[in-house]
Amino acid sequence: MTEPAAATTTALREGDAPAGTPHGEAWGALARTHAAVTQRLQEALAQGDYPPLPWYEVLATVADAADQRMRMGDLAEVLVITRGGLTKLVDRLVKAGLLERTFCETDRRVSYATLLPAGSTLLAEMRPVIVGELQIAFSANISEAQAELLREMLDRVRSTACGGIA
Amino acid sequence: MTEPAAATTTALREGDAPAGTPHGEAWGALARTHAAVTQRLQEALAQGDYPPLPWYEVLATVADAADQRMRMGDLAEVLVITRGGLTKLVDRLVKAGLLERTFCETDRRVSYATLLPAGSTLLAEMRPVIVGELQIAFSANISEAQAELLREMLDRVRSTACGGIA
DNA sequence: CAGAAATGCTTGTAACTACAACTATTGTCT
DNA sequence: AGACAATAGTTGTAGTTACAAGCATTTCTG
Repeated sequence: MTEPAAATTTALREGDAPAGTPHGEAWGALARTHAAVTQRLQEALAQGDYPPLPWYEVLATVADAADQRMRMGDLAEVLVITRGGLTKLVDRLVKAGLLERTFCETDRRVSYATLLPAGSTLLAEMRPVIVGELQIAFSANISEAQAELLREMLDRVRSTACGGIA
Repeated sequence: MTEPAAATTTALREGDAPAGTPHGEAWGALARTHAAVTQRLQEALAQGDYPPLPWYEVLATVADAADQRMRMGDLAEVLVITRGGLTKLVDRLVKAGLLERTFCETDRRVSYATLLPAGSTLLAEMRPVIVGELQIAFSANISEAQAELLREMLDRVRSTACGGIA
């Protein structure tokens, strides 16, 4: 609708803002790199007959939490997925015997995802696979200092992106 | 996503030690930032009654290509999605009148996703929404020079992630 | 202390995605 | 040529995700 802005033949290379501005290019690189690394991690896990990446993320996050348990809502927020999605994801891990649901005494609305020994064991097996792939992807290309800088810049971007939330 | 990087000195017990390496943290930040920004972009599009983000990515990519058309395989590779997934994604855009399938004379296996005027028009409407959100997320936090550095680091990581099964 | 609003989580439904198997066309080797 | 392998895309099926509605519990207000 609106106006043509078409100039389909002339504006081939200039009207494409995301590909033109430095920030747009940075976002494109971020998206593609995320997809590529994720794909690689999933391949590595599948090759070792391990569960998919989201399982690892849940296990690793819960394992790092105090008492190795987390409220469902907090977990969903950290993983940046919806609560409904997390409910079903945790369902699968519970069914697999890796997590259990526990409940809060003082507030009976909240439920925790709590790590079970089997989950801890599996995590210990999966972590080297993930860490190894990340070593290949990152260490070969950027120094530790650069990695810190990278993390710092990304966290700043995220802080604003989450502006409406955090 | 790995860990929120809180406990800096956690004993390695039972093998379930948190991966507190700089590279691991960089990956965690990358994953969370990607998820957060993606979520924000999708919200912005939904609020304006625009199609979902993958549609935008297809349209923007094809619009940047020569003759505003791309081979299906190349498009899938750039977008880092499977070919089967792309077939169905393009199906939807074709059904919406935004793209059309065209074919190669010299190699009748290949088919192109070709931009239609309606797709170009819609892209012109969606782009400001995306660019605006990216401005908010990036410009407010990092300079253009930093954005270039960010992109450069990410591209290096991706080059390895895509390349060798080293 | 009701009754309304807010919070925390789960479920129903629909849409999207990946994986594997399949068709069709092209390239290669003898 | 003729057979075999490789490439390009599509389709069938199953699993996963998001969105919106729903239930249970807690908090706020008059």
